[in-house]
Amino acid sequence: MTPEDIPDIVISRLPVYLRALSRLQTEGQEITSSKELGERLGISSAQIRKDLSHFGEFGKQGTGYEIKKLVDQLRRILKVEREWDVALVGAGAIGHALAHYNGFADNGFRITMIFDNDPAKIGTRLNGFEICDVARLGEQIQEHNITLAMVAVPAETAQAVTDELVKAGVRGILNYAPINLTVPEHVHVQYIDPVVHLQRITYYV
Amino acid sequence: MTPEDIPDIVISRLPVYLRALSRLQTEGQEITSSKELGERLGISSAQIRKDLSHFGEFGKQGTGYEIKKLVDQLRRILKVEREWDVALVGAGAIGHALAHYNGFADNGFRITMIFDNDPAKIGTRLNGFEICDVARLGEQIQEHNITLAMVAVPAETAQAVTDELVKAGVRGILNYAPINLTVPEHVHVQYIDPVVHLQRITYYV
DNA sequence: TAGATTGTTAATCGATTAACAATC
DNA sequence: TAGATTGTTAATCGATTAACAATC
Repeated sequence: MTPEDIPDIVISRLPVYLRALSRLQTEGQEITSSKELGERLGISSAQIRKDLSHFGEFGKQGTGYEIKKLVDQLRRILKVEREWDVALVGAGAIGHALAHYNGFADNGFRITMIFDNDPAKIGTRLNGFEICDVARLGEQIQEHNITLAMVAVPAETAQAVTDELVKAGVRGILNYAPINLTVPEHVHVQYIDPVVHLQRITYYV
Repeated sequence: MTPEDIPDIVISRLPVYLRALSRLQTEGQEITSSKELGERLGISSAQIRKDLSHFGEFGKQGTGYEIKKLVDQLRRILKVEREWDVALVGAGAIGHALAHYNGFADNGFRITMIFDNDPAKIGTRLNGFEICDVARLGEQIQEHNITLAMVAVPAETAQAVTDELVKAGVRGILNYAPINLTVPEHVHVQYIDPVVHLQRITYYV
């Protein structure tokens, strides 16, 4: 079963399963079932079993899943059993929050490079890392073989920054700018825009 | 066509259409087509037309859509033609970034209330608003009739904060804590967790 | 053995898309 | 009129779920 066979909607749920399982683990639980996990997440147990079945058999009839084992498997499937270096572009308020977010290190992501275009910020440090001139972005990213980046710049410059990142070899982008990015097929973009999420809420309120 | 008839997947795309149309507007364009919009967003033109058709007829054969008109309609559908007051719970790094984010005001969302549990922060100001004791959260939210909240507290306290918010009448929550929240049916939650998004990217990289 | 839960099948349900008449 | 694009229909495609044999 090659990656391209597995629906993206399935992939999108795996990190959510992983997060819930990790949480159960910190709560000291060792075994769970698709029923219990489904109830926690508001998802049917059948869907969880079906999703997991794309990748192998991880449970035991009558018992359920050993959480530690399933966590390890999901980490492997999502390729987060390793450490990922991430470049952060934009050292404004959002960049600042991202640079200080502990959740990254805990999950194998490490911001190792920060860029900005503000001369007042270039050369200063943010959470221990020196802020570099965005003009040297391509060169630096290539030199350190970075493949993941977070874009936290204004909408106006986000596409230009993205083009630079792609040219330098970045394969995955987490975009905080409120704009749709155009990228080649081999580059994967995820979007975080609180306004988009809030507008989806207000429809129902 | 009542709201509950319209698939949530359709609703989830409307804010993205709105964002792209607003952008076209700031670029000075007045007319667009489902083809053009679809190419910008990587979505088929048929899907855009189908999505919009749930709510009425907004285009003109042979011409396309008047952007200003379509923007107004989408704002009305999503209920963001009005101003929404939002409570922010948590004045850490993420709360700080949210409090300073200009994108909210530009789109009709106004953070009018900020809460934290840190005595060192309570009473100080963040972007002009006084940080209130989270112990008074329910009382304050009820008094000001707030229906939207952003949760930016650690995972450990997120569910307790949520329960308070719900009890006080909040109907929509944007959750930044890396945990699944349990809420009654009438409350709508959206999740923002950069780790979840990054893990979805690494699968493909 | 009795009870529980998996992995999988087949049926159901829902979303996307191709195609086109209508019409600007 | 010729060209373009909408809104909608029907077909296709894909995802979810109910059910159950297998089995711990």
